[in-house]
Amino acid sequence: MVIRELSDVDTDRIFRALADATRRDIVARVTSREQSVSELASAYAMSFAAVQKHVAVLERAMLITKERRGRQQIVHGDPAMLRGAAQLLEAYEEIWRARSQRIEQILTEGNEKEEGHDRSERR
Amino acid sequence: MVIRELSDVDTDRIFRALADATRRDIVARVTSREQSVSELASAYAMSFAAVQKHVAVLERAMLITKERRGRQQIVHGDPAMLRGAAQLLEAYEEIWRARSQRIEQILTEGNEKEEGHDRSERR
DNA sequence: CTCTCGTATAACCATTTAGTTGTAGGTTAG
DNA sequence: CTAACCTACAACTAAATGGTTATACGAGAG
Repeated sequence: MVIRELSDVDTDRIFRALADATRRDIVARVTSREQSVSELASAYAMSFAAVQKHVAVLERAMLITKERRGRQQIVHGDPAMLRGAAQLLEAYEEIWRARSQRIEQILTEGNEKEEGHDRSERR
Repeated sequence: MVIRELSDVDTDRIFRALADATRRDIVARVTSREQSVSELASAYAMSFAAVQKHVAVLERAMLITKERRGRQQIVHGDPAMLRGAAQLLEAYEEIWRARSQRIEQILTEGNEKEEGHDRSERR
């Protein structure tokens, strides 16, 4: 559905677009209720142009779409693409999980090496 | 487990770390089989230092861990964190999906701004 | 001990990003 | 028509990114 093959470049764009709290917030907002660019802009402590750029980044990553309505541009989220992004990560996770099992198997046959170190760094 | 609250900064780091094909490949590789940094470096057409930096970015995003073994540093993926990242996107997608439904509901009850743009369900 | 290997880090460079202000164009309101 | 509004875009700046080469340092090998 809509997402078939995602190129590396597309994937880069999607992840990069999501790597900004303002943009994630924009996506959340417009998925909640479609809003014009200026409505969005008024919600953030930055210039209109900055918000407009963020919207452009999201649009380029295909995470939102714009629709011209009168003199304003209405922004709404693209659920299909969002789902696609989620699936993309799920797919990664699954591949990695499968490989982890193989590792485990290899370890249990040729082992002397302990695996369970606790990782929980945080700042 | 392991992933409870992910701050905005953490989320930024995770998405940004994944927004690079080389880094995604590194994560895939080390989840497949743990490898030293120099082993990894030999797999890419770039300098050792560049690869080492990519590894550092992934480590900072908590997507991989390093373990010193003799004079080499063994890199392996952190399945829990990867799963956490996947869940993060799933969570977004779910929120957005729920909100889409609300929109739909609102539209069907309080509408008068209906000008026939095709908003809504068909994903 | 000395040499080499694996890693880390520093200094540098080019490109991109995230923000700014300013300007221009199109659309609606009066 | 004119004024106000919404959007887009250009030009600029500061900071971050992704790469380079060179250097330093710890740990094993001989």
